[in-house]
Amino acid sequence: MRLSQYPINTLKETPAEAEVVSHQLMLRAGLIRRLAAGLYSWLPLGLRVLQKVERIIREEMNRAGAFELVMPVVQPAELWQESGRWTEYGPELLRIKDRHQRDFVAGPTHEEVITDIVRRELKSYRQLPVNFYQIQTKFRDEVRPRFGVMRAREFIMKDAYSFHLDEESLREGYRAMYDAYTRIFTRTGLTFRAVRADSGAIGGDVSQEFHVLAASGEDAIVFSDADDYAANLEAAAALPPAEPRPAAREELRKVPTPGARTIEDLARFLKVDPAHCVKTLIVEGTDGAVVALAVRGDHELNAVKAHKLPGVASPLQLASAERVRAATGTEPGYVGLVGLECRIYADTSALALADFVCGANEKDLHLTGVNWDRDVPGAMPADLRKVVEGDPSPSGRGRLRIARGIEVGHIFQLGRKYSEPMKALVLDEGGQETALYMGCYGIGVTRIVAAAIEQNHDERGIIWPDPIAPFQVVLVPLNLQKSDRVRAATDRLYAELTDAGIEVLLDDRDARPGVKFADAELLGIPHRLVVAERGLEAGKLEYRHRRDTDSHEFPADRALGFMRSRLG
RNA sequence: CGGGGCAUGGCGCAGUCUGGUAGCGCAUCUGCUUUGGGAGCAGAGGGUCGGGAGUUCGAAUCUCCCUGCCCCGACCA
Repeated sequence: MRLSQYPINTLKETPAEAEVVSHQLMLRAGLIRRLAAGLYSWLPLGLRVLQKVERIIREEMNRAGAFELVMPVVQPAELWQESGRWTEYGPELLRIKDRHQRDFVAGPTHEEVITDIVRRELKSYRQLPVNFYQIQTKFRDEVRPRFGVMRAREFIMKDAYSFHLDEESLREGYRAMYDAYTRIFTRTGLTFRAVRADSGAIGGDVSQEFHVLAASGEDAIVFSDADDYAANLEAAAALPPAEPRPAAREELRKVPTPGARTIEDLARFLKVDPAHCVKTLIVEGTDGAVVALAVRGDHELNAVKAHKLPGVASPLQLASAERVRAATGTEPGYVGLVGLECRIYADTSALALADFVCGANEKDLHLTGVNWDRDVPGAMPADLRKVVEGDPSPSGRGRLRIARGIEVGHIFQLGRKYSEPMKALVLDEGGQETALYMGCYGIGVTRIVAAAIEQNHDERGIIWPDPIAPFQVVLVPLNLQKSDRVRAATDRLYAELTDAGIEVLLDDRDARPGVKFADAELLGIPHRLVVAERGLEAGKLEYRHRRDTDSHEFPADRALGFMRSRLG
């Protein structure tokens, strides 16, 4: 491809709207342009990257035995009413009406449609198991689209759905997708990690996420330093402390703590360790009452764990100040456990404390020397907190480390969540109708491109991993317009590499060297060849990888072999 | 949804407080010079200042309404 003919505009300055590196570089390198909030056009150079990612996904999905199909973006509301998600899904579901005032949705995902296809097409257990996938545009009306294509409203997703006669077959199909995903992300050249996840809104039992590791990632993931345990922070279990709770030694004492509303204030004021305080959070319960959740002062509540407890409203909702006052007699900041009438869940780490500090349920007062059972009877133990760096791994080996990741894939065993309400049935060996077991498997195709940049860039621009680079080689002739020798060598080289099937971007613009180098680096083409008078005198060309700091010369007449060795 | 901010040529910005009919840098086009790290000079094109209503002799600038976009928050107890 000749750059002089290629429709691309690089920007020297970063557009003000872009906050994260990947978004900034995608705009500057001319990969995408914004149309409206969370809506992006992919320009030719960006599309090349996207298509490379898609190709890897297709090859591996096909290899895993899945069948590609395409379903409509616009889906009738009836299907969503049937599955129950018309009301469950909430405002992220874009609802639209056609000219006859009939309700439709812009598909955020396709469980309903595929289940409808399957219940019509599959009649017999002999047709199972089967896996269908598509690579297609999705629409989710995000509360707050941001970070460019990382969290866009419209995006491209690979979604796959497998159907099985029984749970064992589902587990096998799930395992096959796990392996396919591992191959896909390995082939993209990105550093990633598969982690256990909470299955969230889509439902179901078992699920794992694939994260591209990047310091700027939106999600926290935890893993053991001694084995392969890895989980989303939300899903990571906190083990109860190993040592038994010490015996109570202090008397319960009420101490004045004027103005100390937060654990930080309290710890400073009383000169105690936050880890020796217990904070009491009042949340809404399911039966109109409130529920108290107690965690150690230095720990944070894990909302995903909390909302699963019996009697706690889901989604988790903190009680309003008025509700707190009605339940405890005091205002937020001084809530404590002693004398509370409501149900109390206590995190296992908090339960291991003796003689701790908590609110007194009176303004400007806290209690010291508080002890479970003696002062606070009936607290139910629970895992309520977010794990922290250094916690023992739930796998029993090693300590937990925390890293940041960008979720690019998610696989679920859904079971019969959709097949039962939507009556996706087949006849089993005994001739009996039975509901299908289902798995679903997503990859954020557009997000992978952004994640690749978050993980691979420097101050000059993008550094594409070879497998997804828009071009493999950028050919930079210097003084092309003036030097016949440079022109002849460039034309020869370009033809030779291109004929060999190498994707070459030739910067044949009449621009100064600095401009060409700067653009080549911004675009992030992994391999750069420079053709210049200086080297040609000695029969040499100059090679430099995007990650290198120095160039090195090699004989011009061995260019093809040299490049082949570099490209692997 | 709650809070804050912004909207002026393709991009980045000034001008708004204190009303007088729009400017700078980058990018684009033409010419000459230049050519190993985002060149120089000379010239050119491109904006009804987000939309509407109002105040005024006169509005990018003041007032009101609307829209779009960006950021923060939704884990103080």
